[in-house]
Amino acid sequence: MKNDLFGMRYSKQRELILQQVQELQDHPTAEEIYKTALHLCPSLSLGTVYRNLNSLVEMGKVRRVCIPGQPDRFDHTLPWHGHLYCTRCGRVEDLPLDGEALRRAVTVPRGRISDCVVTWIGLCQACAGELDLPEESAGSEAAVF
Amino acid sequence: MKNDLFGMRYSKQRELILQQVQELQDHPTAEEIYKTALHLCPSLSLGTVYRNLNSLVEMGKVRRVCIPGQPDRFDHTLPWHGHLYCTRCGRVEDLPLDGEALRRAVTVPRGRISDCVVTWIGLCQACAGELDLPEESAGSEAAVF
DNA sequence: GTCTATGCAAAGTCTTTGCAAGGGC
DNA sequence: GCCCTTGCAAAGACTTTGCATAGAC
Repeated sequence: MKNDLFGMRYSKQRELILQQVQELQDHPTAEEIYKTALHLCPSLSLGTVYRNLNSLVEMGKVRRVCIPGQPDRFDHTLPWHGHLYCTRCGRVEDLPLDGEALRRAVTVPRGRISDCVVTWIGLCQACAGELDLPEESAGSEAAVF
Repeated sequence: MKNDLFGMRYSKQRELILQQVQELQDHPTAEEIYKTALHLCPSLSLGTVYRNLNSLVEMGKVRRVCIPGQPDRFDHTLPWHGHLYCTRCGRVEDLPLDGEALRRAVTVPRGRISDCVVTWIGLCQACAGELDLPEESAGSEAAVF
């Protein structure tokens, strides 16, 4: 008998899915998690992956990353951070974030906030380099920010 | 002949859709925009609403607000701000945001960033009030933030 | 033995797309 | 008149759900 999983009944699938989210560093989608996990548990079904990811998000063990027009991604890095979505290569990178500064940027009673999602949209370092972009101009929209 | 719409050919539908996003203050979904606009243009189709919203977002005239597990919402408030998604009533509220502080919270060359999405998830003031929540504890998850 | 989780497949929700017809310039 | 935009309906992508079976406790 193994330990239970955060108060939920143990299952091989659940353990496997959590493990995949933790090992796949690049914010995998449910589909990607499914494909990788399938090697280790050939009977696994995609519905189970979705069900478990939802539970794990609800328990706060996994974070959901939502990019417009894309399937949700999942992220195990619990310490507070933001994301950079690269519009060129489509990758999602972790972005360290100064939580204290962020808290100062908004004026809401924070006891009422359970989570915060910060996503920057632009170019990752690799893509910016390939485009040979001058450091201080990435297009007119930059003005918004 | 009317002015063209941001370089795109004029159409009654496009103008109407933009107008709806601007008038509906509460971050309407495509469906909601469609339903309201239908009164003013009974021949309008939902596909056209989606097509135009996508164009307007691309031109930077409208902002897309993405909440996990929900249809996308649209927002005309262009000056920089964040959103608060209330998990109780489902409403999305604008949240003024100190852009300068936010910029200091992250360390990415900002010339490469074209947009930034900040979404707080928790309770709006009205719901927090109804739940009679002590100001400084909204549940264990608050610790993450 | 009881009750939750799984696998499978079907259904659901939101969004995009192809095509012929209509409308702006 | 040309070409972009629309309406319509079908298809597509992603996710959830119902139900019978399998597995945890």
